[in-house]
Amino acid sequence: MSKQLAVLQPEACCAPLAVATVPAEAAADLAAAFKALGDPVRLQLMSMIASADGGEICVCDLTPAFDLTGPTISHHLKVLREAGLVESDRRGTWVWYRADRPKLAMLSAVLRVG
Amino acid sequence: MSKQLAVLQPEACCAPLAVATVPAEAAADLAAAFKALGDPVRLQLMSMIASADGGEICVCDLTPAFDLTGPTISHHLKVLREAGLVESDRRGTWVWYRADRPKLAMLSAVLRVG
DNA sequence: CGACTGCTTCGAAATCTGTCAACCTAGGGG
DNA sequence: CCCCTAGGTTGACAGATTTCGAAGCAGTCG
Repeated sequence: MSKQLAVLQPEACCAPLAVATVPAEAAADLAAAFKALGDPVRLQLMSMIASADGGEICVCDLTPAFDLTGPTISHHLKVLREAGLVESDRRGTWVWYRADRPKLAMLSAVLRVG
Repeated sequence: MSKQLAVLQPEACCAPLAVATVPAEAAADLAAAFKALGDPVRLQLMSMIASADGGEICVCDLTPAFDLTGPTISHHLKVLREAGLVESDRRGTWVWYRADRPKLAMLSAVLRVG
């Protein structure tokens, strides 16, 4: 849990954008992740999850932070889940979300410049 | 030009996603940038521009790399331009594009994790 | 068991996106 | 001066997205 140096990339990736052209197959995957972050609500959800105390946060703490209905938040969380950016986990009554750190690191690396 | 540590952010930004929750106003701006990258064609265009030799590339070198018509490429370039990710510059017959490195660096910083 | 709460899934309406064909503008050459 | 090429703009349309209300499933508590 403490050692996270070895970046296990589930998909093709990783030469920084500014160094080499992204191959078409990798582009599709990466674009899907960026697309998931391309909505203000999802970006905020992502940051709330990633910066949560203990690395996890309950949906019940996410929903009231927005002027949106439960189903809508649930939909956005699903998009993040399907993009591989977060993982969820039902624990009793509540569902907890946590960020996929390696995936975020990978995206950050792709955008890194000189 | 060599020292790029001080990130000059044109817009509000920059505490990494995983450190603090992104405020709503910043989220809108950042999400717009990620959204622009959230299309495979634009991501490839972006990487071709950012990794171009000499930091610049001619549209005439971009268009033939895709199975898309000129207007479509032009549209995608416009999206990147309006997101502040690239700048363009007509030079005689041809139009040249170059990446906004600080903006890319900012996005990378936002996604950076521990 | 039965009802209540939390979250997800389903179905539907309004809006946004990606793409092309057609047209327009800027610059270079006969 | 007229035309030709490189790109960008406009208009149109199929398909995707955002959002909601209603319904469904999973756990908890009386």
